[in-house]
This record gives sequence, structure tokens and C-alpha cells, in this order.
Amino acid sequence: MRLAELSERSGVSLATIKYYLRQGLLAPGSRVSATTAEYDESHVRRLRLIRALLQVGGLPVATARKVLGHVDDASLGRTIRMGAALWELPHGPDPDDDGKDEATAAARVEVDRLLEKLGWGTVREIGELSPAHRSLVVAVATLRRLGYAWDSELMAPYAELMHQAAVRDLDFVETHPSEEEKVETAVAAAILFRPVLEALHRLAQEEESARRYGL
Amino acid sequence: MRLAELSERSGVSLATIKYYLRQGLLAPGSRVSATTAEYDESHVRRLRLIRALLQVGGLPVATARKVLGHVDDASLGRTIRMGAALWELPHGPDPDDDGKDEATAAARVEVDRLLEKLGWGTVREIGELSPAHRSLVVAVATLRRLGYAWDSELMAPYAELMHQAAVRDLDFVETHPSEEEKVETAVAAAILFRPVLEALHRLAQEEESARRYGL
DNA sequence: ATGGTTGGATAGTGACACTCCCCAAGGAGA
DNA sequence: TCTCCTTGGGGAGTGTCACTATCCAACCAT
Repeated sequence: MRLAELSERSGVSLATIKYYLRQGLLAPGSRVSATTAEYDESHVRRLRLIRALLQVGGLPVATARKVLGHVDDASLGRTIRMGAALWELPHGPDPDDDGKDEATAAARVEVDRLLEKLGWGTVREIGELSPAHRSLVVAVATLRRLGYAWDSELMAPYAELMHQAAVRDLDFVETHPSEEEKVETAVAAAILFRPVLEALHRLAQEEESARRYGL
Repeated sequence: MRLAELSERSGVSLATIKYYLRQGLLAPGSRVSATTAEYDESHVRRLRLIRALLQVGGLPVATARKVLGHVDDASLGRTIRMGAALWELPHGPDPDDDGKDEATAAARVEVDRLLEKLGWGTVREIGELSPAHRSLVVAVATLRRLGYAWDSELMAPYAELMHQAAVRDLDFVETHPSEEEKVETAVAAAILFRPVLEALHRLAQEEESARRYGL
């Protein structure tokens, strides 16, 4: 198929597809002549993933490019590729300060205490290297600055809930047969499950709130 | 204290504070003369909440204004105010289509089935009116369009996990004594817990992934 | 041959948070 | 009193970023 059809099939405007091509998010079609290229199903699929990353995940284009780069990097094994791709995903706002203020230090202590309590040894080893770890520290520090003293005691139950969710996530990824698809699924899941979880969370809050206090 | 000091205490630049005043996010200080106004601790606190809404929550200024308006609306009871404030919080991207396509219809069916299965009667009554409900449908529809057939069977365990989280959320809000603070806490929690939960989720995925496949 | 389509590039749009700059009115020290 | 500095107020500008409009030369199908 050609550009026009690709646009129609994917629901993405022609100009936008050109933009993605220019930005290196979408691989060029196979050139059939100097002015024509042929696209296939993989491009449709990739376009949908791109839309998911940008619209749902809210990634900046540059980040999406890196993520997709890892997904495509056939020189790496699945686990590495998956980790690398997820590694690039957004980790919340960067700390304005350099992480040297009091709230951040306290947050770091609480996070370490939490990891020890949970026995998450692997993550503890990686420590500050993991964006997720860093962003957890930042988030807890923000809470503390606003006056909410979240400690490891309060966090632990939430962490265990999220661990149960993570087990399900990986089970879900396992259901896909091909290695290539697994990586893509893991990325898509990380991006797309977030709004689902968030909506479920909000719905659950509404339900529970109604149960306690009525409408 | 005056503007300069408020700026220093809150870490928000003078120009930005003026911008927030102009946008109606921050109440003007009490005028002590035609060219001078006095600010107090409540302004510092409010500024931090504003920063949380904008930076952490990523709300547009107009939305933040509405949310804060509900927080301040003393004419309403707590439950209503809390609900109204949370109601305004962002509910993911608006659907491009008008919700009439096939994927959206299928998603709606699955969501309804899920709510029935869970016995979340209250939310079911509100139905489409709730932004959370709508955004769940949109999210599930997006997943389906990408080829991941999430049904109520798969969602239910996640929903129950999030319900447990919601119970904890409300317990946490209950620990605050004053009604005023409860509303503010609920809003802050909805905004600030999200990055915490997300980071915990990501960390849990890393831990579980390392357990299964090694580093 | 001719009108439409393709890939390619440049410049522009619109939304948004934020910031610069200028103004007039005080307040404080000479 | 005069003068300098700060204050609050407001209009206009900045930078960013995804996206779009427009133009161009090449080329394919009718």
C-alpha cells in the first residue's frame, strides 16, 4: 500500500505520517521507484504503537524514538531489549533541585527502608540507577514537602498491591508467542495499562466513597 | 510577608506568582495599602498545591482553577466538594472519535460486564456521567484497537487490587481532622499518589522481571 | 502530455506555561 | 521635600512541542 492508503488504514493524517517519517519514528517503506514507496501491515501496526506512545503515554517524540529504537534492536536479547525500552519511559518530572535537599534525603531513606522491608533485593542493588527508583524518591519527596509524611510503613501495602499487578503484567506478556511481540507487548502494556489502572483506581475511589458516605 | 518573601519561601519565581494571581489560582493577599499586600502561610501552602497540580499532575491552568475553586467552595459539604474537585481532574485524552466506533462499543460492553461482576453498583448507576468511567472505556478501546483483547475477566483482578488501594486512600484521608484539610488532602492524594503508584508499579515490574529472567 | 500523487523540505500554527518589561503608586531614607 | 527602590498590575513576548500547510521536482497512470 502507499502513503494515502496507509493514512486511511491507520487513521493518521498524511502530513502527520510524513512528520513521523522525518522524525525517524516510522521506518520508510520499501522504495519501489524514486518517488514511490510501498508500506505494509507492519507500518499500520507501528503507527498505532506510535500513537499510543505519544497520545496515551504522552511521550515526547525524542523519547518515543529511543523506545522504538530499543524495540527494534535485533542485536539484543529479549530481556535486555525489554528493559532498555522500559528504561526510557518517562519517569515523572525531573527534580528541580539536585536531590540534595532535606525532603529528598528523607525520601531516599524511606524508599530504601521500604525495599528492604519488601525484600526487593534486585531493585535495591540497581538502586539509583533505575529511573523508577529515582522517580519514586522524587514523588515521595514532593509529598513530604507538601506535608504528607509518607513512610515505608504506609507505602508497603501499596507496593505489595503493585507487585501483584506486576506479576499479572508479566504473565500477560508471557502469553505472546514470538520474542519480537513480547518486547512490543511489554512496551505497549507499560504505556497502555497506566490509564486503565488509573481509571480503575478512580472508579474504585468513587465506589468506595459512595459506600462510605453515600452519593 | 510580601511578594518577595512569598517567592523565596515557596521557591516559586516572582513573575510566576504574579501569573498565578492573574490566573486566579492564588488568592490575592490582604491589601495593606494601594501598592502593598500581605501574604501568609496559607499562601505558601496553596502555592505548593498549585505546583503539585501543574507540575506533578500536569493539569492545564484552567482545570487547576476549577479544582481549586471546588476545594475553596465553602457552601458545599465535604463529600460533594471532594467529589466535585476530583471530578475535574484529568481523565486521559479525549476520544478522537465520538465513541461510535466498534472498538469503543466493545470496550463499553466489557466495562459494564466488569462493573457487574464486581458489584460496583454505585458506579454503574452513574455510568457514563463519571469521567473515570468514560476514560476507562477509552483506554480499553485503545487497547483493543492495538490488538489486545482485554475483557472483564482480565480486568477484574486489577480492579480488585485498585479497590484495595482505594480503601487505603480513603482511610488515609480520614486521618486528617479538619473538613477543609480532608478535601485538600483528597485532591493532593489523587494528584500525588499517581506518580508514587506508578513508580512502585515500575519497580515491582523490574523486581519481578529480575526474579523470573535474571538481570 | 497532463493531471494527480509521491517523497522531501521549509516555514508556519496553536496551545501552553512562563517571563520580560514598563507603568503608576507608595514607602523610606537623605 | 526629594529621590530611589519596591510593590502590584498588565500587555506583550518567549520557548517548546506536536502537528500542518505549502511548495517543489520527479514520476506514474490515463
